[in-house]
Amino acid sequence: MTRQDLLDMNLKRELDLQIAEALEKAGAIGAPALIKQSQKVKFGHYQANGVMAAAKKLGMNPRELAKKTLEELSLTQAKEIEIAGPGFINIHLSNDYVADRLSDLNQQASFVLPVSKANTIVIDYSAPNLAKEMHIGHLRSTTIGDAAARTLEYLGHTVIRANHVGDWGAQFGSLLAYLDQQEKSGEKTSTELKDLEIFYQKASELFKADEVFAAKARAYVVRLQSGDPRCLELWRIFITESVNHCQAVYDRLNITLTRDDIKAESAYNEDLPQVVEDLDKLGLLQLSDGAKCVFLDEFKGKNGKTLPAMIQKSDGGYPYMASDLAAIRFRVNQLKADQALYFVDARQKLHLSQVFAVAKVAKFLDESKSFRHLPFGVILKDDGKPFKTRDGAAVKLSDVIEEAITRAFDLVSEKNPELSEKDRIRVAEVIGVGAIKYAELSKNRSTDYIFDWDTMLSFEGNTAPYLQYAYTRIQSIFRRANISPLALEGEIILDHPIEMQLGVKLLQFEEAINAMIEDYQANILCNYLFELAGIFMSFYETCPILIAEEPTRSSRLLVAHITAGTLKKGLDLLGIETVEQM
RNA sequence: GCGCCCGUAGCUCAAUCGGAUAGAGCAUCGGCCUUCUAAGCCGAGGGUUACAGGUUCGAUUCCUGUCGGGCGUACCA
Repeated sequence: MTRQDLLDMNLKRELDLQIAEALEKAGAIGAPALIKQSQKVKFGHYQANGVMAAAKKLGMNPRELAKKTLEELSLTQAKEIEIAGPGFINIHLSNDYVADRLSDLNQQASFVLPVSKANTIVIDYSAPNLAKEMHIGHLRSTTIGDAAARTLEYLGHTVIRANHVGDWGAQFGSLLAYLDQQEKSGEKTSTELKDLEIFYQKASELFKADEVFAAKARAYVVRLQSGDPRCLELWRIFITESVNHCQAVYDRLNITLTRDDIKAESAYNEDLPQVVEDLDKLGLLQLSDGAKCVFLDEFKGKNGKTLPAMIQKSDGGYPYMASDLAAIRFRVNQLKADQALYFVDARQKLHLSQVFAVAKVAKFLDESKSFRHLPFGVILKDDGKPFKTRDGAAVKLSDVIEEAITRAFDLVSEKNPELSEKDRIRVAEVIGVGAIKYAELSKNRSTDYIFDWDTMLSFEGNTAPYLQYAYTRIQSIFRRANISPLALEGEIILDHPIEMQLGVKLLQFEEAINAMIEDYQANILCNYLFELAGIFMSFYETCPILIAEEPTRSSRLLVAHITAGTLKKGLDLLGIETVEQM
């Protein structure tokens, strides 16, 4: 393998290829090397776990196969390779090799190599309901989806952000019916969102409790859908007001969504009859209690009953199944999407699997497209009970942001009073917002989580401020020494065990990004950055930089510089900013 | 009823799709600021991975069952 070949891969891939080749020469045809980063220092930097399974298949002693494999292997990267336990191959990288790779990394324009073929990827995320203010529950989809968008773009894909906001349907029927009722009783109405929020709650209660009101609300949906001018006028006022509110939240949170990314549910209204007609032409529709449904065998339960996918209601209205199908067509045909990622609440799992299944049967989607639901858990209260979004107990997102920034401001004022007020305000925004987003991103996406002010707004331990702090410490070194990182010269030397550990970790950035992208688990990238920052903190304590002799001094400055760049880029992929001082 | 998800330290969470002695943070306890920012570092205690079986060299991970929790289950989205 040439040097360039190695540079085109990350450590894991290059080891994987070489060991798989050696395994093959040793007689295990087609056996995977199963390279993993070792969990413990004594097991080396990487380990190959594939020998045991391969030996089993061949009826060989695994340690014997490991030995034969090593005889076929010459790794220039390693200073030591050993066979351990039942047949693990442990690889200890050589300090010089890691130092060389690190120098190369420092010369590169990017921390990752662009993908060989760029895909067009639609990312469906955030999607708030415009009838309400954004609440804490929107944080998940919004932050995780945004991190995915940033990361895929960084890797070279074409990303299309799709904010499928809810601006249509029965909820607006309730709202309009309530408003109308109020107007008739002579109360004056307001279109401020804060008031709309209250309207919505009241309307929602009435809808559940009062059959007459519910019927009226449904009638308003029909009026709205049929283009009644008065209804449309009221509706437009709501939407404009609500979109402004959402955009303000996005801007505050450093979310890359803009108004241009909104493709609302109502935007598909005109396509809906066509969707129904096309499904009908394919003979997929059945009339069931007056509603037009698709029945697919894969949704048949043990009781033999098949779950319907309703495309058109008995009153002629369209449920969200219809607009979701229209959205798929739009994404495939107009946007030319190769993939679509839906960052949507786990409770929508059944719904989305029906949508995808119907789309496939109807050939809206073919096998070459990958449309995936990336579900996430719901928020619970500290007693483990679910946070209901319509009982008035939802925590407003804008309140959380406000609280985080206030707390961060108090803290930065206490820790670093010599900063100007202007700087402290800026720092507080970056830290406060970073803390909130990191609290979301650092948890496993798919499980439920408990909302707790103190945990979410914590600035200690495994939090964004810890990472931001590591970054400022590095910047502070360069400031103090009055050196530009670009002016750094000399070799990288990784003599100290911590320096070596840091060096290897830095080379694994791309591996962390790839692992994250596999299943869009941002917590994998968070963990990586936290470990990187942790190793850097140890390095900072044990390896003095500015008072070190040359060439150690320059080497350590270089390592610190690469660390800063990695932290900054990693946080950037998560949508979290950095500051120079804090 | 049926379907899906979950159960790991006191609390909040990890564990790189089956790997080695299950790791962090918070909280608790003990050290470290006349040296580059103490939002930090070093160390200690804390576990029958809900329970019972099974599969195999190896199980938190896969299978079966039990218990416990959550969500979904056609005219809300």
